Amino acid sequence: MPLDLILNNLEKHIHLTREEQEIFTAYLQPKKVKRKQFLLTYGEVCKYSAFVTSGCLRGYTVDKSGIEHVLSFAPADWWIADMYSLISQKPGIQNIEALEDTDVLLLSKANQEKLYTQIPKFEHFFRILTENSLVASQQRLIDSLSLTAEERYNNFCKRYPTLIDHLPQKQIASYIGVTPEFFSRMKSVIVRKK
Amino acid sequence: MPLDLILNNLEKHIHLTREEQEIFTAYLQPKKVKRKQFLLTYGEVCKYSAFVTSGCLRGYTVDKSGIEHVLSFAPADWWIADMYSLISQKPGIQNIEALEDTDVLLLSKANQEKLYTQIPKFEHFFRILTENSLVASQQRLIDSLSLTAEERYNNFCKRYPTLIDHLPQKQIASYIGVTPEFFSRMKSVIVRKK
DNA sequence: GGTGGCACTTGATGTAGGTTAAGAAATGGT
DNA sequence: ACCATTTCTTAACCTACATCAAGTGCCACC
Repeated sequence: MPLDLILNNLEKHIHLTREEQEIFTAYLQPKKVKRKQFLLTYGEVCKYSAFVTSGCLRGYTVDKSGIEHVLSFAPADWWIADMYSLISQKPGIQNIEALEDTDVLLLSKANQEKLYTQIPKFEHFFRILTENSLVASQQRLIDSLSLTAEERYNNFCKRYPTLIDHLPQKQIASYIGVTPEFFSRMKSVIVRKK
Repeated sequence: MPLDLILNNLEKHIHLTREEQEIFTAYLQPKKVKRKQFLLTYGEVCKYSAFVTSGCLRGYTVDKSGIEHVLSFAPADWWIADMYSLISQKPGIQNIEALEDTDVLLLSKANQEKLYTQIPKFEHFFRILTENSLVASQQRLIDSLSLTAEERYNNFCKRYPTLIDHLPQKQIASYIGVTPEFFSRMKSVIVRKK
């Protein structure tokens, strides 16, 4: 049951009564996104936080020379949204695309805000979730400023071991911030070292 | 009165009663940090969120080859902390140093957590503050992945016009992610263009 | 009112990673 | 099971930025 997954996800930080669980789940909206389809596209206003119950999404931006930069992967049990757009309700900068057939549970911004007032524990939950994202984002910035591509790749392997052999390597290249060509070269150098 | 500054800062997102203001301000601890002195150093556990009432701080990390990377500037009316360490209560990765004589108000992690339960509005406030930091951090990551040094410099000028002529330029170089030498050259090229 | 240190500049040279191109391998839709 | 498309590899050349080095201007403080 996909609802178990999201309820367990919440339990990592807050405890809900049976009733509160029911209020919460009533706010959720299941959705399927087929491989290569989009949950959100550039320029659109982001109206939902999405929780992935199966499959995998990627959030990315496209720069002015057309190069894609992967900002996050969201496999099962992860939350994803274009935070800039969700907060400001202005046109967003991210595309969120399914890397494989994916099931999500959508929580609309309006419902999320209702939860904050109805059940303050949710404000607590999302504060913690946001804090953790902030730390991860800062760490990634530090890494991109101070590590080589190879070191960033090693970090990626350590942090997301399940994703590694699961993802087309151009997506990993984009996440660590190099071209697919350079990534390929780098990998063959790493292999030769061993 | 420095308390007015912080109370106004809160008013941007939440409204407090007179009593709540008093509870809050009783939790604060004023501190002076002289130029070149540290509010926090690498390896130390971060126990406070700091709000700057006058002067300016910088938060930075030092990589393994000894290069400093400025993560944030905190002029008056800004909050600063090593979020990684504050959240995890593990030894931190940032140095927070005064660029000039600076006055801060410290809010301990323990007091901050008391506020969350005593006055839930504070959970709301810090959730929003964290969300905004997250968006800023993500944007900076996107910029570092997709813009040239010159474009990042232009963004910096637009976003922090007051800091520009106020800060030693090697600090700006470090923030935008280039060496002081390259920054100097870049600036002279920009001037020549006009 | 020197002088020691720091911030800034300028030049020569080095390098991590990008670009372009072309072929080989893998994959997925029908 | 096949073809079309996408993904991966390899190679030659290019560029943004780093490194090293030497020199200039500027306070600050004894």
